[in-house]
Amino acid sequence: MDDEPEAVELVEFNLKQAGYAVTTAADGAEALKKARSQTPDLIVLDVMLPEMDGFEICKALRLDAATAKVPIIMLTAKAAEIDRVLGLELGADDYLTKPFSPRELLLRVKKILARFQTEEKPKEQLRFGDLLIDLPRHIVSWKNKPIEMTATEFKLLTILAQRAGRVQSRDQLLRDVWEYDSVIDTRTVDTHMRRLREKIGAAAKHLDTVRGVGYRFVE
Amino acid sequence: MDDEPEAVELVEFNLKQAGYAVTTAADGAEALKKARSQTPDLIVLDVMLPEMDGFEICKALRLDAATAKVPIIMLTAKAAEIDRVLGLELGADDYLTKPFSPRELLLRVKKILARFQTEEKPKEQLRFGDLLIDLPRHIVSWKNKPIEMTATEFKLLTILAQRAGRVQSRDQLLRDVWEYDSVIDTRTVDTHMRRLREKIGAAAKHLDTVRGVGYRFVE
DNA sequence: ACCGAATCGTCACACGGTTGTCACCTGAAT
DNA sequence: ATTCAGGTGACAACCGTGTGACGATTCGGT
Repeated sequence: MDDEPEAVELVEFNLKQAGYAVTTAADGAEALKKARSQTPDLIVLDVMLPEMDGFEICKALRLDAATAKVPIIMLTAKAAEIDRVLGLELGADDYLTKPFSPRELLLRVKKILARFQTEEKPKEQLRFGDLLIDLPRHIVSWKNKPIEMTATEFKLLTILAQRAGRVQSRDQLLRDVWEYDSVIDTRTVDTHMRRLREKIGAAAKHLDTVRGVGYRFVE
Repeated sequence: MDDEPEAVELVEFNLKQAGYAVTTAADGAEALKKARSQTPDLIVLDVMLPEMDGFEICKALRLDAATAKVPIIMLTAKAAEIDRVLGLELGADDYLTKPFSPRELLLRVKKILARFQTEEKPKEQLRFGDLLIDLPRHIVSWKNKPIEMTATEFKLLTILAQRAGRVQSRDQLLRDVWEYDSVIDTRTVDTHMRRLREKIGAAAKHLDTVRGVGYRFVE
């Protein structure tokens, strides 16, 4: 979707070469119509368009439920527009300033698609054998028996479980569980790990200490 | 890399003024050789070159794994060539038509570098035959069997493996593994190498001693 | 608003693994 | 044969973690 035919063709050609299915539109109205009916995986949108400008289209796409969640890459001529493009008002997902290289475009497309495809909305439940962590309900259970636990302990367990396998340093945990650049002693983490282990009993086998590094949740 | 000496000098002078390290090449063969050995952050390439033209070089650079991902800015005389230059066949990242101003060149260079420098992420896993080093999990395994090892040993192995093939002096290792300008005896490295070799067993074949110089990880 | 309970961050202590160093041995280079 | 860099074994100091305890703060109920 672009105003200059050659530019459209360049984008189309390169994306097709890369194995993507591409549909083009000559103006804003057509773009909106096609986007609504086809709900593509990604939209590349030029700011400069006849009739309706790219900003309007972007807003319209976001308002329509059918296209609200489709990632949008904006092509813009001016660096000054970037803030507005990426800001809340428009909510594009990325931008490219002209002139841009096809390779650059491909990189962005690939990156955005990867992000959206793997962005399984944060899971609501985490299950590891007999251990179940229910995030919205704020409940942890072992063999279907609920385990009482404080908010901090719950968050600590959740962070570790969500990054199962990956070692988290004490500093990392302080940042992510306690959330502020803490004036808190890193040893505090140890104490909470202890309390957590006490409470979850047998499930504590999932909580590994990696000496000299941090803690790790193992499946 | 250009055909007209003055033009090369102009580009070189301006980029150096701007604080970039610049290497030049007189013809295509030299350009390819230097690019392969130095893997620069960016290549400025003239279309018009003796022997091999810029298009050929561009293709060759893209085919070689060592330079495939290095961004390329093409200098071209004709606007008509632009499509081909930026197309997938060649895959340059940007172009400038002659005559161009140094300011323009600098802008492009800056922009391209900014884009590509933010895209790189260090590898999370290092694999050498049966040896696997998983950084985020902090696990080393040989033939899928995990190897217990201390934090220091892990870091030592990681540093060596990340610089596979290159000899690391004891001083270098002390700086990078122990991280502070250490008051530590360089012989301490030897002891850790010994412990590391004991623990990783057969995989110790990757750990070379270079007498009089240091240690090296060989693939 | 008050009081008791729960939760939180910190500290001190204990223990065991880890680490740095030394002395001695081995083997390669000259 | 001599020399010296690197391998090896042993050991004491140290560091990192687990643990129990304690005061401060917050929270919930009356």
